Amino acid sequence: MHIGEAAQQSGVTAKTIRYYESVGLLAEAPRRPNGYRDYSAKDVETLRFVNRARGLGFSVHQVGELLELYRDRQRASADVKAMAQARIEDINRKVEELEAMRSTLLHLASSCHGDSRPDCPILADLAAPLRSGSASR
Amino acid sequence: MHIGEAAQQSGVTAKTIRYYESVGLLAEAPRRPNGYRDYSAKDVETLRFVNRARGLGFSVHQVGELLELYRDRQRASADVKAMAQARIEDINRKVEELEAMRSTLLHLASSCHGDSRPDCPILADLAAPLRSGSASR
DNA sequence: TATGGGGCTTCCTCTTCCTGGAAGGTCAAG
DNA sequence: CTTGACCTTCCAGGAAGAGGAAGCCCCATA
Repeated sequence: MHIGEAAQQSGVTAKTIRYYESVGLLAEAPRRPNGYRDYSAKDVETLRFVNRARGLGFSVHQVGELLELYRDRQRASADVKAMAQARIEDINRKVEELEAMRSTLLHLASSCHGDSRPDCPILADLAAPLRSGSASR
Repeated sequence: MHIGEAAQQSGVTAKTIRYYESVGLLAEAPRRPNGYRDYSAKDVETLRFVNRARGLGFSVHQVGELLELYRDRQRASADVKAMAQARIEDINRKVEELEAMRSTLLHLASSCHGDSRPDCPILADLAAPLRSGSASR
């Protein structure tokens, strides 16, 4: 099938499929006599795999590793599980970071009356010189 | 003072200070006769402001807006509060997204025995054709 | 047969936010 | 005089594509 159909069936845009190929995540697709890339149902399956893994936040590089494990009939499931768990830890760290930001922002926003007066503790805090209890991270 | 000292006092690297200047976030610094940039205590204060705002996750562009508000003695505090709240909503969306990923990953990881056997539901799920209840997002 | 509309190809630029490095000027100390 | 530490500019890269231009290819229709 053409790249457009593979895109539609996998949920990965044609543009992105070419990009994945260009960076080596996907093998070069075989070409029809007219130069068009030709995809099989198996390729669509791979694309879907990639799309799901990306959706879970794995980097393109990590997806490459997952694909390798996927194709390796001898792999140990522990390897895959380790990747999933590492990803979970990443997420945990990111969530914590975001929650720290949010908590600071909530605190600042609540202390700002938010009307037409120029007086604003949010700006005052951002501008404050080094000081404990401020909004730095 | 030289850029290095400004960097040290503000927590923004010299490299990054030059970058901020190059993209217009900061005004061009005045130069000494030898061509070196010259910074004042006021500039350091601005750099610290920028650094804190970036630490709260505001984009460079948004920090520019915050700086404008900061310098505008006539600003309405409501404008600043609105930016803080918009940022909070951004964070909320991101956290939700991350938590959805995490929940899927936790589910997958727990269903994988994680030993030396090749059998792995994580890969199986990623590879699965279109199906409800899978790990797509 | 000419034409039109998609779809395909490659290549280049833009985005965000820096970081690293190369080549070269400056300054203070030993 | 020579280090070595700073400073300068400029260029490249990285993550993960999106957007768009220029140019084929294929099919259908008037």
